[in-house]
Amino acid sequence: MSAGTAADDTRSRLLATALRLFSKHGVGGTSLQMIADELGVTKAAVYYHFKTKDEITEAVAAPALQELLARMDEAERQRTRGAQIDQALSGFVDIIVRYRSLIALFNSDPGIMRAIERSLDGVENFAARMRTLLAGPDPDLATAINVNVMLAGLALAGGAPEQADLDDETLRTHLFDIGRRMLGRPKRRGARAEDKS
Amino acid sequence: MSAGTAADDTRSRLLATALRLFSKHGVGGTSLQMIADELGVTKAAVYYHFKTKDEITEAVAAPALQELLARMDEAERQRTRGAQIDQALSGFVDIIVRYRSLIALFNSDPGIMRAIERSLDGVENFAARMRTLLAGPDPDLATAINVNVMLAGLALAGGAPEQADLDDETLRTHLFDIGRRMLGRPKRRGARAEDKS
DNA sequence: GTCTATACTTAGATAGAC
DNA sequence: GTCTATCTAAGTATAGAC
Repeated sequence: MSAGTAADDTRSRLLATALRLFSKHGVGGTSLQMIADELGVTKAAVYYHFKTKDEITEAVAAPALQELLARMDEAERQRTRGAQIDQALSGFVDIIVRYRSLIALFNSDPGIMRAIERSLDGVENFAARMRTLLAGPDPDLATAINVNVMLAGLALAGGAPEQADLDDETLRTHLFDIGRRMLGRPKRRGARAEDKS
Repeated sequence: MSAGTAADDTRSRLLATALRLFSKHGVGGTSLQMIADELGVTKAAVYYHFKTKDEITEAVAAPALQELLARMDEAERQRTRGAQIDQALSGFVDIIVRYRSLIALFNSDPGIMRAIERSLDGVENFAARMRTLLAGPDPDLATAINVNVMLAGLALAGGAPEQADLDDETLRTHLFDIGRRMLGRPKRRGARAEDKS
């Protein structure tokens, strides 16, 4: 698969460089020229690997989305609603915490989101699946809005600079507790989650 | 002040046009050329009224921010903590609901935020003041994160397309209730809010 | 004071040579 | 797989017409 061909190397170096520059200057503030200069190649060389700037953006974001997908699959395999909710929430929070620099980047420069939506069948699918996992198939209005606020709040606040210097475990714990509280589920301390609904 | 000079008219038409195009194509997807064409003038004419594209963006966003500022002032004038919190929260929710199309725009295209931050002494000040109003001067970590999640969640979800077809009053009620619940304050039904803390 | 004509710089993107 | 050259469009800027 990933034999160390020159292209593979350039491609991965390119993605690493792009992520670094994106984080420093934002996506909009990073030109292909900058990326090319940093790599010691020309813009055209960059274009050989990615047909458009959006493709680079997507490739940078892909790992987090893939992982979220896997976590949602896992949650859907749970047999009780309570376990589904816990799995979905903890998966969501885990991704937020682990990829928070990426999320911060996206939040600060979300022309990105549109690019991602176009490619990955839409982030909308992610959000819709997540909502169903957490609120069930036919939530009333209050529940639906509540879940939307929760998802948006956890993601945005998780990536926010105010929380940037918290260690992963602390942030994860707090976000998870907030999520459970918002879903009307009791705090759990260490033990396995119980079926509740 | 605002005598009907040609410039004033062009300026306000320009802002209206910009808002419309921004909403349709996003800020990044709207060029000065498009705005100029729509107005039947040249790019340079646009440039006469606003020295940069960011200035247009700021001017479009300004009313909402000004109003939020006023609401925070009002909240700070309240004598009890409980009344401060209620005022701040309801002011915040009101702005979100009334300007939700603007918020949706910003969320979908947040290169904007940086532009606004640069001009209006930073959105950071808004967020910091709001946090202090809602969480008090020296909140513990859990409270601080909780308020951050709430602010981010209400704002983002309020502007989200899922809630787009709710009428203002319904959305306001739900967001306000979610906010109060997250702050650990009892629901109030009709009556004036009581001092609680 | 308001706008047009024009031009400069940089960005994203493409074609074709090596 | 990478480079040179080139194109279009964006944002910015100025000189000058009215």
